[in-house]
Amino acid sequence: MRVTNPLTMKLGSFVDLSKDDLDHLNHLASFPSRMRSGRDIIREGERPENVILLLTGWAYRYKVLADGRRQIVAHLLPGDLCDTHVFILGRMDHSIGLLSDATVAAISRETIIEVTERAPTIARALWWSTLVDEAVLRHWLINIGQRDAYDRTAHLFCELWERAAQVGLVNGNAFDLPLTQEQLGDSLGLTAVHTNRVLQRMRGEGLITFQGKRLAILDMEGMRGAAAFDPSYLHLVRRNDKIGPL
Amino acid sequence: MRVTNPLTMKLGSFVDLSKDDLDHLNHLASFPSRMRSGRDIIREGERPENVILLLTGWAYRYKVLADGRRQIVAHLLPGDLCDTHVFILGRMDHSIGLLSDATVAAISRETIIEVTERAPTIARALWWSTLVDEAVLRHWLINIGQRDAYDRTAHLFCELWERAAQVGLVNGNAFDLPLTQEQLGDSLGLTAVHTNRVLQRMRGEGLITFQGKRLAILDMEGMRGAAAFDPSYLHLVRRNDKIGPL
DNA sequence: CGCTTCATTGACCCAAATCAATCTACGTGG
DNA sequence: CCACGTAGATTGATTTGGGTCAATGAAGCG
Repeated sequence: MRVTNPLTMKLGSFVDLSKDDLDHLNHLASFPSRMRSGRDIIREGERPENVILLLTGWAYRYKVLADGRRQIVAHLLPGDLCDTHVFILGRMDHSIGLLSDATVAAISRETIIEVTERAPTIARALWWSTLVDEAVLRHWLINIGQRDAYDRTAHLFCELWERAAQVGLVNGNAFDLPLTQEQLGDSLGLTAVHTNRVLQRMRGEGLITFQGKRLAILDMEGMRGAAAFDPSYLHLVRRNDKIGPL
Repeated sequence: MRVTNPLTMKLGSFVDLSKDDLDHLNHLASFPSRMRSGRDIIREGERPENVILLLTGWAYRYKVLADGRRQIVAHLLPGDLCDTHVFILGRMDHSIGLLSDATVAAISRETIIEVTERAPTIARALWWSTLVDEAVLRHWLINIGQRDAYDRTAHLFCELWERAAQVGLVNGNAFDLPLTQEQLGDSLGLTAVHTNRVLQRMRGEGLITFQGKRLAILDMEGMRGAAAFDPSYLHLVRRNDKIGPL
C-alpha cells in the first residue's frame, strides 16, 4: 500500500489503518503548499480555522515573554500536526515558526471533526499522537529542570537524532539540523553564549561535529551516556521504508 | 441534570454532552476506592490495564533520575485522568504519587476504547483534555526555562489557585496545598533550600501565607504581576456549582 | 516524649548569565 | 570579482542566582 504522506505513516505505526482510513488520511494532504524558512506558520493570539500538517521541513513552537526572552517548547518534523490545540481550544497561546523551507497542508477544522467522527481509529491515533507530544514535553521539562547544560544539550541531540531518523532524515551519523546556536539555547533554557561553550566542549571531546547546520554525532555511546537517554518515551517504530520526496 | 463526577463536569465544560454521554461518563466512576496519601498510584515501568480517574485529592506526576534527582512534571486535581498515556502507549515513563488521601476510580482500557468508539463527542472531549494538559506542560517549560525562582514560584501558585478554584477547592483567598517545600522545589526545578528562601521573601512582602499545608494568596495582584500570569492557557470555565462530596 | 520529617538559616561555591569585543561566513549590490 | 553589511559564532572578563553543605528549630505522631 502506497503511503503518500508522513502523517499517515506516523499514525499507521500505532494503529492498523483500514483502506478507508488510509484514504481519509492521505486525502488530508491533497493540497500542499510551500513556505519559506523564517516565516511563522501561526502566531500567538490567532484563531486559526485550519490545522497545519507539516509535510517536509522543520518548524518549532515558541513563546516570547514580555521582556523579550524566548522559550522554544517543541520542534516539529514532517508528519507533525502544528496546531491541533488551537483548533480545539481556540486562541493560540504560542507561535510556530519555520526553521527551514517547508511544505505544509492545511486541514480544516470541519474535516478533522468529520474524520474523527467517522473513523474512530483515526481519532484514537490522533489522541495517541497528542500523548506522544505530551511525553516529549515531559522529558523536556525533566531535562531543563534537573540536568546541567551539557547533559541537557546531549539529551536534545539524542531526541532530535531519533526523530529525524524515524522520518528518514538521517544519513549515516549525521543529519541537517537547521538551528542557530541561539535557537538551540532557547530550546534548552540556555544563553547563546553558554550554548556555544557547550558545543565547543562536545567538539573537543570528539562527540560531535556541527557546522553548516549539519550535526554529526561521532560518539553515540558518549552522547547517550551523558544524556542518560532512553528513547522509549518517543514511542517510535523505526521503519525501513523511507519517506520519499513528496 | 445531576453531575456525579468531576470528569463529567470537566468534559461537560468543553462539549455539550448528550444524556447518553452523561450516563456513560458518570458510569465510569461507579466503583470508587480510597487510597492513602504518600502511596504511588502507579510506578514508572508498569503497564497498567486501567486508567485511574482521580475523584478527590491531589496527586502528582514525577520522574526520578538515576542520581536521585526528582522532577515533578504535573499536579493532578479531581477530575484528572492519571495515566491515559500509558493505556494507549504501553509502559509508564514516569510515576504518579498521592499528595493527600484520595478517592479514585479505575477505568479499564476496554471501556475507554468502547466509549470513545461509541461516543465521538466523548472521544473529542478526552482529546481536548489531553490538549489542555499539554498546554499546561508548555507553560511549565516556559516557566522553568525562562523565569527566575521567584517569578516561577508565583506562576505555579497562580496556576494551582485557578485549578483548585475550578473544582471548588478554594475558600476565600486560601486553599489546601498539600506540598512540602521539597516537593514544591521539585516542581519548579529548585532546591528545597532555595524554595524556602523564595517563600520567606513572599511572606515578607505580604504576598502569601503558607502554613499547615494551606496557602493563602493575600495579594493576588502582586502575585499575578510577578508571574505575568495569564490563565487563558488553562481553558477553564469557572462554574458556580461546586463539586459536592462524592 | 523521643523520632523523624519538614522548615529555616548561615557560610560558601559554582554553573551559567551578562557584558563586550572580535571573528567569520555569506549574500548583495556595484 | 570585490567591498561591505549583517547574522551568527567565538572568546574573555566579570557577576550572580541558586546550589551545596551543615546546623539548628519546629512540628506532627506512634
